[in-house]
Amino acid sequence: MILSEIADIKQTPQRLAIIEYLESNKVHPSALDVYKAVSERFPTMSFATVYNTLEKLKEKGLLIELSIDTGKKRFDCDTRPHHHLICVKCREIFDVFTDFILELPEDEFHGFDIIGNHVDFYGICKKCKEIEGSDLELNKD
Amino acid sequence: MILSEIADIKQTPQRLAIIEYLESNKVHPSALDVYKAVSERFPTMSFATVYNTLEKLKEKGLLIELSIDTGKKRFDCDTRPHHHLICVKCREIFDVFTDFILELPEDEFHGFDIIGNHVDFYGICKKCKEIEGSDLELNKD
DNA sequence: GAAAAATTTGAATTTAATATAATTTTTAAA
DNA sequence: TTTAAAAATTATATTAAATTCAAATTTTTC
Ligand SMILES: [Mn+2]
Ligand SMILES: [Mn+2]
Ligand SMILES: [Zn+2]
Ligand SMILES: [Zn+2]
Repeated sequence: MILSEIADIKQTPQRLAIIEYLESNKVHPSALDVYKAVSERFPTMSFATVYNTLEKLKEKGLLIELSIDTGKKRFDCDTRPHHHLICVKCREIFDVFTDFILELPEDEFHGFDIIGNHVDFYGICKKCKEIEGSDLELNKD
Repeated sequence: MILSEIADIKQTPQRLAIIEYLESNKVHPSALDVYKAVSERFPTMSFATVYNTLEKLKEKGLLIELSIDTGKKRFDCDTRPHHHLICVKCREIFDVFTDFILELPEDEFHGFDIIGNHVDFYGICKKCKEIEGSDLELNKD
């Protein structure tokens, strides 16, 4: 997100803090994650401001709402077209920038006008593999 | 879902009604959709039973929980590997059985053990296109 | 047929998201 | 600079989906 893109949004300290947090991490945070992180440096921050800001950024096309998690929305401030790699254990989300050719055959169109696609890869992340490994060690006896 | 697969689940009337509803439609219903449909024929049905049953079927691998919609879970009783085509207007979900080769290059693995993938195609369905069309007609004057 | 186990039910609780209204801050006009 | 209007923030209230709970009911086992 570059400043020129948010030129038409009023740049309040709260909003800048939220944007800065979104920019500075790649974890695809939930609204609660954003609130927690930002309210540390900004104790008066309200949850409503987080939602308002996320909504405004979404409207402007500067933020993407992910439906990867059931139960809560997660946000991605990288608006370039890309896919995701999701850990089925801890739900960490990594970016995948490989471009795949996904031609849907005519007979699968169901009468739709197709406008895009998104691939979710599923797996177990490095951290969770290590935890699993040490669990096995512990359970051996 | 075939009976032999639910042999180890106690087949109560409520559960059979829920399973029958899931089988008989392809709309990828939400828990509320299931509750509404089944409680018509089964007025004493409790919401908790719907959730309990969906959870049990999920555990047995007979039902897949979709995170396609932010805000609520949707369920798919077709457990064959397949992808989805989603209308961005009305959120109707259609099945896509084309098999895509999605080889993730080594440098995008992020240390993961990859176990699968899923493609969401986005578009506008026939119904919504028609509604849009008639909206345009109305707005012409 | 009685005891144990499993399921259903309605109500209560939790969590995420949204809406509201009063206050504060920012912007723009006079 | 003062003042009025507009916009944003805040705390609180409300809503919606999901989950938990304990009592009542049904099913299974002995
Ligand atoms: Mn991303
Ligand atoms: Mn499906
Ligand atoms: Zn993980
Ligand atoms: Zn549609």
